[in-house]
Amino acid sequence: MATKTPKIIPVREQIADALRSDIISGELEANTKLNEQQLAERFGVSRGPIRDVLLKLTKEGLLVSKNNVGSSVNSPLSPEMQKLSIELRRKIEEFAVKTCMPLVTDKDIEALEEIIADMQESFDKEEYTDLTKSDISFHQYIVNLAGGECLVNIWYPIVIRMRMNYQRIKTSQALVDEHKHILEGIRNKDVKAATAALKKNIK
Amino acid sequence: MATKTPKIIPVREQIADALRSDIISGELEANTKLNEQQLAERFGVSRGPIRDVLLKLTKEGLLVSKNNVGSSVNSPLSPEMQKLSIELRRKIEEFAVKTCMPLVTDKDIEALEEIIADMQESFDKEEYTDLTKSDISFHQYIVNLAGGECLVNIWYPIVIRMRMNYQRIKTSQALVDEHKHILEGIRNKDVKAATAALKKNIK
DNA sequence: TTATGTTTCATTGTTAACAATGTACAATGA
DNA sequence: TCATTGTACATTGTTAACAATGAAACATAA
Repeated sequence: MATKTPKIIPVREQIADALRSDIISGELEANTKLNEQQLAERFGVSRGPIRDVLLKLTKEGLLVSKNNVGSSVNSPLSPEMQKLSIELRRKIEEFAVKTCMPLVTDKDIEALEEIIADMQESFDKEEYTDLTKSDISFHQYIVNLAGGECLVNIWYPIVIRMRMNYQRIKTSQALVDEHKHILEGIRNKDVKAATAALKKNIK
Repeated sequence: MATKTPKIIPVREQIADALRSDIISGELEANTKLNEQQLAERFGVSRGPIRDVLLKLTKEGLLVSKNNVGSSVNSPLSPEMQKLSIELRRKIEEFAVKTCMPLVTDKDIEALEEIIADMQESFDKEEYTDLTKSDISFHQYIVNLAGGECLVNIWYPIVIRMRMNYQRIKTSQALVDEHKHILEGIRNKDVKAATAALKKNIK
């Protein structure tokens, strides 16, 4: 197989991704009401799939839904909640790094390297929403490796919600480097180093 | 108002509750495939609302869904994941107890007392699924008080998933008493006592 | 026998029409 | 003037029909 097979992404996931980007980027401000009909027209589908996506994002904490009223963009976390989230995230990801160590294959290393390459590219191009996406992907890859869908399910709502607060924080090259360090730790099967790098990154 | 106004519960929540009960009680075993059409007939609605519920329970981690294939009951957590979940739950609920202390009103105390009364009743009647529900309600009430929907969103998938493992564990009067102790700590605004009781209860 | 292709059917995904609900605003009466 | 009731509209909730997909059974050829 010479050509790289493109990944097939279901329609509903693409829509969810687009909306997540809009929210994380700050394009959709807190309390913005989302109209099902309008979204359906925007993405060229009917209201059915849109409702599915809204339900999903609500469960992730990005949206708030009221019965018979609709969904709107959630507010950023309070400072206390943000602090708690950081602690929870660290606990989960430290577990993940520790657990995935014996499972990591060369293919995984490669995949992580590629994500970091994307991250670097997004940073260079100053596309910060994409950078955030790569950031999340990197961590998700590790979490998924360690605990599968099941752990991702717990982890994701914490992370995605935290990201709402980072909208306008300037990102630096240090952020990309931090991930390189984490990967280095994993590559060398050095739990201590990886965990240390992780701690630095999650804040 | 002399008569107590009954709480209105949306159809979809009732269906979700019923399915959650079926799963937690063990009536629906792991890997059981859920058929949308059958569920629709069972609850007397169309497939639309059923799909919503399945999506919700999937996000909660009770179900696993595959594209174009359907949803089935998830497996219990691995021992390592269970251990991690306990730690996460403790972190969240300790935060919740600490945070809610200055917010607790007499009405809240009353509500918690009623939940414990339900719990005791369920225990006496040996209705262990209802007991589990009351158990979750008690903790959820506190978590919600401290962090609102937003914290519940993070907390719930962890707890509900843990519960899948407790299916056949015999519950004792001690379980009910543990909750009474937590409430006592809250009533006395004694964070230390409440936290200690909480630690005992979450395991 | 095994691997590959085809057919059939059950099931999920999607759509568009319809029902129910909430919101905003005007009409009514004190 | 203000509170209350009624009405119209926009929006969400639900349904049933249709389209697309995947799984299993069967047939075919190496």
